[in-house]
Formats: sequence, structure tokens, C-alpha cells
Amino acid sequence: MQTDIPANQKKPGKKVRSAIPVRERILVAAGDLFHRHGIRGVGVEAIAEAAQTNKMTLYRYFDSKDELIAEWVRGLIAHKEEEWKDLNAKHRGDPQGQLQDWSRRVSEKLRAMEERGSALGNALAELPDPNHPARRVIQEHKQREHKRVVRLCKAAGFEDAALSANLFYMMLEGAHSCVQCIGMRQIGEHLVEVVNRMVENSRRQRAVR
Amino acid sequence: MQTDIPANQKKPGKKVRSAIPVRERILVAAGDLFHRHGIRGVGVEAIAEAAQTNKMTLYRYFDSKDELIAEWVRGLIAHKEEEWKDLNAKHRGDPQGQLQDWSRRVSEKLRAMEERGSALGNALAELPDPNHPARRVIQEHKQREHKRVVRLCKAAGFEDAALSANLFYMMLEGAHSCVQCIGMRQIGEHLVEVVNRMVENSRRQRAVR
DNA sequence: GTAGTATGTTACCGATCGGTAACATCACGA
DNA sequence: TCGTGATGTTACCGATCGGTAACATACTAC
Repeated sequence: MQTDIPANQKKPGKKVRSAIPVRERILVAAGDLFHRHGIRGVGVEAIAEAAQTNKMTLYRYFDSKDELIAEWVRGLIAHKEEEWKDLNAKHRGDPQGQLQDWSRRVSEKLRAMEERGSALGNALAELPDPNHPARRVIQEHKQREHKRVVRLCKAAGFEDAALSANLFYMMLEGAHSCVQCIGMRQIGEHLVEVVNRMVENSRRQRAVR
Repeated sequence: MQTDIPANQKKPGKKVRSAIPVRERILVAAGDLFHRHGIRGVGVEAIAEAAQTNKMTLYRYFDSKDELIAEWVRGLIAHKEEEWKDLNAKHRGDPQGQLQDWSRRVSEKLRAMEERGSALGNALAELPDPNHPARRVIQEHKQREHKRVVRLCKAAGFEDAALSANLFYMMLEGAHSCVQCIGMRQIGEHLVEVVNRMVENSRRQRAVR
């Protein structure tokens, strides 16, 4: 019941330097707000506040809001590509297993998602300018992801690899849309089911041959 | 080579009243700009100008920008539901034909589309506020559309109607995303192909039984 | 003609936004 | 203890936005 304030912190509510570095806090706060309220619906001031800092500091780390958006997007993508790598390491030489596992992971994420869809998908919708740094980064990533899926489907020995890959990719994108459109968080389970059947079909076909 | 201006039009470049009523011109202009530059990226002034009128007149027809957005969305939806009705009339008692025809129509639209995805999908991404009039209208429409697809898949006699319906719906949504993500305007052809196979499978199964 | 209605014009309001300058304060190492 | 770099604070800028008021003009019906 000491009434005095300990000397090591000047005022009761005064800044207790967070362990997480500022730059990261800003990125996390920005990401959260962008995804919840839309990129254009969030001001830099609100981001700084949510990151427990201020606008000036934000602009010391990021040249502009657009660059902050791009950095956030780059982080999302880096994380996602890391997951693809993990997947590849875990199911080395088993492309079918990779596709199945990926669909399972997506399904889990969808179940835990709010009514908002994919962050990257929404970002594309919100940033129509083809020269926006974030837009280009996203599109390049999606191209890489699509190519990866095509490669996996080929390696999986699917009869029509291009068709299977595009089916897989359509479902991947569509599942996220569905959560936002009709609030169907359990649709991922159907994604998983379809992928499983694709794999089964491929095995059956191979057995016949 | 008459130097004088005909009496029936005061000035050379003066307003030659368009045959299309103002309200509709505004909606068309708004829709075009919304879809090209994003809803939040377009100001009412720009809309009025594109509609060859002015802000005051715009606000005489629409209570607010949000209401204009909602009206535009309602128009899109009405048009789409009209198409569903046409489809039903054309393939009465043939649910499989309806699904196939719908996928074909979507495919055609995708091929003609710019790099921007679905207008309704983008609108959802741009309007995160669950109380926005446009958002609610879109979600209700998507719910109806989804139910319609489920009904069609049941009527089509697909083995697992719920699964087929969700597959169909994921592809529908996903195909639009893909155009925006990776610029794949020909992906609709694969959508059509998958639907055709679903129908074939269903027929083969029925033949076996 | 004249009245009434629809539309155009201009100017303005308050709010918000992205971004910057100048200066104060803090934490920490030498 | 001092100095230095990182961070906080405040105030401000110009631009844009959604929305409104007041008034001018055009068109149409009678």
C-alpha cells in the first residue's frame, strides 16, 4: 500500500518501453487495422496510436503510408512463403501430400477467421492503381504461388495438371471470398474434401494404368 | 460556312441534354468509376462530372454517397438475379444445364474483364463496416445465390449436393479473384470444364445405379 | 407569355487526411 | 556527468472530401 511511485518510473501511466521494437509494433498495428477496417479506412495517426507511438516516429521508419502498406504486405507474403517452404520440407517428394496438407492448413485458418476475407485479396481490391508498390508485390507473389501449384499438380501426376492446378487455385481464392460473402467459415472442410478426392482419383487412375 | 450559331442551341459546346435520364447517368458513371478506381478512391465530384452533371444534382437524387453506392450495388444485383431467372426459364427442369450454362456465361464475362475482379467482391473488401447498407445488400444476395446453387445441385442429383454446391461456389468466387490476382482471364474455361465433369460424373453414377 | 420545375453554378463549411518542422524529453553508454 | 541518438509533443500545412446554401438559368406545360 505504498502511496509513492517507485523511482524507476516517473509517472503512473508513463511509457514502459515495450520489449517489441517500434517498427515491428507499427507493422503489427497497421496490419490489424488494415485488415479490420480496410486500408483506406485507417489513418496513419490511428496506426501510430495503436502501436503505442506517434505519427512522427512512424514517418521516421516509413517513407509514406503507401510504403508502410507495402512493407506490411511484404511481411505477410514472406510469412506465407515460409509456410510453403515448411510444407515442402515436411512432405519432400510427396506433392500430393503437400497439396492435401496445404488445403488442411488453409481450412484451419478459415475457421479461425473473422468475417473479413483474405488480407492480400482485400488489399488488391482496395489498391486498384497498377503502380502501387503493394499491388505489384502481391501480384508477383500470387504468380509464384500459382506456378508452385501447377508444379505440384504436375509432380502429383494428375491427369490434366493445368486443370487441376487452376481448380485448386480457384478453390483457394474462392474459399476466402466465401467467408466474406456468406460467412461460411466451415467451407474449408469442403476444400479439403475435394483435394482428397483429386488425390484419390489420381491414384486410382495410376492403378488402372 | 455560316458564322452565326443556329438559334436552337445557344452556344457551341452548350449542354445538349442527354437522352438518358440524369439519375441513370449518375449510376452508370459511378459504377464505372467505382469499379475502376475503387469506391473509396472516387469522389462525388468526379462522379457528377463523369455523368455530365454536377454535385448538387447528384445530391438531389441520392441522400449520400453511401446511398449512391447502395443503389449502384442494388442495380448490379437486380441485373444478376434477372440473369438467373433467364437461366431458369431457358433450362426449365434441367438443373445440370443451368449450372453448365451459368459457368459458361461467367467464363465469357471473365474473358472480357479488365484486371479488376468482381465488383461485388471488391465492394465487400472496400466496405468493412457491417452496417453499411451496401454490404448488407451484397451479403443477402450472396446468401440467396448460394442457396440457389445448393438447390440446383440437389436437383441435379449430385451425389453429395452440399459438397458440389460449395465447390461450384468456391470456383465462382475464386475465378473472379484469379483474374485480379494473376490476370488469368482464361481461367473461366477451366471452371466450365470442371462443371462439365461434375455433370458427366453424376450421369455416369446414375447409369450405374 | 407565365409559372413551375429541373438543372447548373458558385461559394462555402467542417472534418479528415498525409506529411513536415521545431523543439522537448528520454535512455543509455562513455 | 555529459552527450548523443531515439522517441515524444505540438502545431501546423495544403489538399481533398462529403455535404449544403443561395441563387441563376433552362425547359416545359398551360
